[in-house]
Amino acid sequence: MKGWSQSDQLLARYSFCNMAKYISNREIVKLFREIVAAYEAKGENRFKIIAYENAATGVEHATSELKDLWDDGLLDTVPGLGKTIRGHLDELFKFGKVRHFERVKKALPKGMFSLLDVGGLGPKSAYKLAKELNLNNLRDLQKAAKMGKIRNIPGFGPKSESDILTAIDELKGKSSRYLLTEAFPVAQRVLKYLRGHSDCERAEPLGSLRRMLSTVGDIDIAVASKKPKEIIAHFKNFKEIKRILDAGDRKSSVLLQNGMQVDLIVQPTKAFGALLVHFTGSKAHNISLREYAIKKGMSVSDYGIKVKGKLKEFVTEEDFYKFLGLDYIVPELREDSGEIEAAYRPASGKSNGLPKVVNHKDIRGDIHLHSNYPIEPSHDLGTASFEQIIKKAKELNYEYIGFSDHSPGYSTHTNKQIIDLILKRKKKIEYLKSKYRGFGILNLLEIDILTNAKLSVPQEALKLLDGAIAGIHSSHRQGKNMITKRLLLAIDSPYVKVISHPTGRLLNQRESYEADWPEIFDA
DNA sequence: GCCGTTTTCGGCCCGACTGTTTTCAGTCG
Ligand SMILES: Nc1nc2c(ncn2[C@H]2C[C@H](O)[C@@H](COP(=O)(O)OP(=O)(O)OP(=O)(O)O)O2)c(=O)[nH]1
Ligand SMILES: [Mg+2]
Ligand SMILES: [Mg+2]
Ligand SMILES: [Zn+2]
Repeated sequence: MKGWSQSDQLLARYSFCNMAKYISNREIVKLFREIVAAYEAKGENRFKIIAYENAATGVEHATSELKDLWDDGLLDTVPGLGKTIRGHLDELFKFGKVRHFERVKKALPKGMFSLLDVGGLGPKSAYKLAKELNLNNLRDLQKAAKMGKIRNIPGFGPKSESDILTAIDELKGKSSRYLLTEAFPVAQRVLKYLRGHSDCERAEPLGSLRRMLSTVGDIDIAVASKKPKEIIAHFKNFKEIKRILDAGDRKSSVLLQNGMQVDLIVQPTKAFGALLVHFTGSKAHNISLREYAIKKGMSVSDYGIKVKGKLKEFVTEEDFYKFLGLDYIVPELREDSGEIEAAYRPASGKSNGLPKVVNHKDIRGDIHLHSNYPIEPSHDLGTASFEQIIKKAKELNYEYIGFSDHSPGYSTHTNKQIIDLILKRKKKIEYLKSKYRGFGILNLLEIDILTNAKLSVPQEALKLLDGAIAGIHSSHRQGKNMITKRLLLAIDSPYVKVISHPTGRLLNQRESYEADWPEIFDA
């Protein structure tokens, strides 16, 4: 403990029970956002608040657990974490607590933080309500609203009181983020509806949906029209709407019956380019773009680009970026991860060069395919037959596919049964290989790396395959060492050619597990 | 509190919508 102050030592002893606990990025993001709220409530310097918000965003986007980065002395590779905040994290990982954060939060009613989940309630309102009415949680807030106590607080009235009650009710049916594949068909329905209006010239899905993030918080749509008010009025009549959150002359937000939020902005075609950029985001990309423009003496907004107070409008995104001296940036890259620097094109000469993104035509095959072949798998039998999959693959212009059904349930089959099933399946696949000569077909199988690190299929059966794909489908929470060991043992098998879903993440359901990736890649 | 290919100091995006506030703060995108 050399070099630690006495209070550090006391704190270390005090929080000893917390030390073994792994503090995840998710928890750190939550902590930073609480500091943001606390600082906002007490009127702290706004740029300091933004710094904490940026730190939270940086951690949210980090591809490694901060704890691991901290172990390796790499915290400074995460954007938004400067000297001060890294110091706080140091304390957090050593002692499980940050004294400065504790002090900041202690000065405020602790009930205020849970109120922030209510739509429309920000830090200022949450603070005021929690303090004036002694609220500890959402239930307290609901009770106070029902008793008509909120309308008497300065700054609130009958409308905001009933809005709070509605918003609390809506918390239940709401999930925080949706899978891209869940949101996509909903967006298509809204788009179809909007395009049905005669004044709608274009309707485009934007935001995280257009950037193709794996999960989206809401559905953002822009419409090009000369008559924004008419479009907004039409939008408000969409039959799937549960409640209109707000609606002005050019913008509206609604809540659908399924709990999803849809945000709409309308703007004439002649200025649609700037709106496309703005509403595609990301927020961080927009801010970076605007700061870059400021340095060039320009001001960017969703209306266009102002030069010396005069607004220049753009029909297309290409022209918008070009005017700023940038190459076109595809939506998938607009995450403020260096794309603006990469797109920068000096007056004469070439840009630094944006990375090329993978397009559909670049995908030559797929080797992770679960068919409906009756192999009696432990889980997730597919829905399409071998032949249906081949047909689809050919439609997609694939050159090859690999059938990788899950292996027969390990606990429900003997070794002999497993071998027989795989032999029978092999014969069927061999037949297909000869039938579809010239099209690559691989006889693969997705096997389980069992809890004890053994494989779910015996060697005699693995021999019959063109290769095995091994994945962890159970005991995801064993810890970094054991997970690493399981993966390394699987890789050791000469029959295992691929490790599937290597982080075990299930979007919106299960966090990734940690493993010693450098060691695994070495193997 | 963070950050840097004109800066290690002095900047930090910009605008819409709402309720209750007589002139705008809070929240959100
Ligand atoms: N300039 C600027 N643009 C913003 C801001 N907030 C949001 N936007 C823009 C960029 C966003 O991608 C777009 C849509 O906002 P959303 O809150 O729906 O974010 P986004 O769709 O990116 O992510 P999401 O999956 O919905 O959480 O609006 C902001 O504070 N400033
Ligand atoms: Mg969105
Ligand atoms: Mg949105
Ligand atoms: Zn799997």
